[in-house]
Amino acid sequence: MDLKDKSIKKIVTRFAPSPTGFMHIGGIRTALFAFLFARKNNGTFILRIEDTDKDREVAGSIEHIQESLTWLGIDWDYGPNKPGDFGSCIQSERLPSYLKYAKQLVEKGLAYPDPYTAEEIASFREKAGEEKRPFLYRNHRPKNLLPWDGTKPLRLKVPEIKRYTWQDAVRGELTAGEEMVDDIILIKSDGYPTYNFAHIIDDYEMGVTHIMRGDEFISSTPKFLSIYDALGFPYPIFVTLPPILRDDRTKKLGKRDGAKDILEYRSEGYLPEAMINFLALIGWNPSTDQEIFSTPDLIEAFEIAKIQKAGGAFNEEKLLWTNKQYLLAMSDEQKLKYIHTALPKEVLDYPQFSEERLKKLIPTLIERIHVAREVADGFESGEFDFAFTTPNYETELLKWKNDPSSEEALPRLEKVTQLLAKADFSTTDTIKSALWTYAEETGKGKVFWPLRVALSGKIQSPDPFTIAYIVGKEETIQRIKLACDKIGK
RNA sequence: GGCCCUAUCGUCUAGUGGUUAGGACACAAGGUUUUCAUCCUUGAAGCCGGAGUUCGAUUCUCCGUAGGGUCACCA
Repeated sequence: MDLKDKSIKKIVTRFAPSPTGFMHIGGIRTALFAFLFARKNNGTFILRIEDTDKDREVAGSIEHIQESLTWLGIDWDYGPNKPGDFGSCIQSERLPSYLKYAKQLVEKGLAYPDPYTAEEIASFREKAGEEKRPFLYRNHRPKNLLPWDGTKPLRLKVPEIKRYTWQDAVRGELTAGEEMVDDIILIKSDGYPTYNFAHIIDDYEMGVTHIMRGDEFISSTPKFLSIYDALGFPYPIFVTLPPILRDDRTKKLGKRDGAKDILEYRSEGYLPEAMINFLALIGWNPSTDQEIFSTPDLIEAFEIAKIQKAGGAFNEEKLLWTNKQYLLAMSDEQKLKYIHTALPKEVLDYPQFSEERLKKLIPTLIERIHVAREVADGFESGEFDFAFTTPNYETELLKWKNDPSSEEALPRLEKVTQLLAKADFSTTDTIKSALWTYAEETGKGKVFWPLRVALSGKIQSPDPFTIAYIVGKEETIQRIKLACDKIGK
């Protein structure tokens, strides 16, 4: 085999965010697919920063983007911290390249400065709007193209006005009418290139073979193609990803309506592997019944042919379920650390609390949660709003237990307090056995249900022995007394 | 408004010119459990509509409908 054969090209993909704030689900999913495809094919994955709009730039974004990807285990071969043979991965550091190609186009007569003022352009656009026609700059192209001195925006003179048809690896043959090609701006008056121009040059110089991006770019692809044509660059392979929709499917998930910073999921206790697993399955699936995929599994299974055409909704409940699967699969040490971090601070201060105690309860605690915030249920102390003291008692509690009113539970709670005062709190079992005889005589539900609610203040919580064991005897008895006082009122 | 894209349970999806249209989340019922959860069993739930092609369309074609995207010196 001839290694110089150009047809055996190394696969290169890139993720190219602009540093305008945090990363959200949509961007991450794009990055993930580009990453998976590169890794699957022993290719190269580039993280490129598209910072050509200095007005929209948000300080710290580049670090934030890198931190987000790193958290998720998406690593890059070249990035802002790691230039390649092609130079920097930050567009603002690549201006000479853009200028070089811009000048080439000027020399070829395929680019010219825009002589109009912003007001003039605005009036053209307004007029087109009134006539319900799409605005096309090329209808106003000046007759005599002036030389470019760099102070005016540089526009492409489209090489050919025609209907473009191209191949997309996901959507198949795509096409767009000639009103979609126009004399678009290549270099802005501030000297920075537009996205339209810069990304094409970068992709060319970086050897990018596959461009993965959202379907909002389909309509502008003819504009891109006309730039490739003007420059004489070959087309890369276009891979259009389906949009991620809001939960209610009414629109694309975006920052403006509900899309959170991906790092918020980290602080809420979602595990990176769960996040990746969940995101990979929006818009892609390998045609099997498998639901849980490690990142290596995903790399192994990933295929462009299995990418979905239609948009998919972001379903938080399935994310919770996925996270739980990963929680259950953690090692004992990881579980301990996870629970420990998630416990309310005050719990760590209870006199009887210790890591040893916590360790014994890990399986019980992990089993009932999906994500960190649920750990706290039942462990915070304080002025609980006891459901059984409220007028909603019947609707909220009666369906679970058969006390017709909270007052009826009062004597049992008082009895329990006496028993617990003498109880041995060294294990959950010793606590349980202190109450067992009484509970069997009286009815387990009649004793344990009010006890659990007294301790946790909640309808749902860990079992009473777990809570008692963690918070200790003193706090346990204090909580029950507080509950009794409230019922008595 | 022009142009473009998309369409299987509520949600993520599998699948086929002939299938009892499969799985998962969520939901419901039952069992285990002192609650919730976990676990096990079961259930309900879907091919957007209309033509055409065909012996036969959820699947192919066309037309609707609905949803989404795009028409920047933003990416």
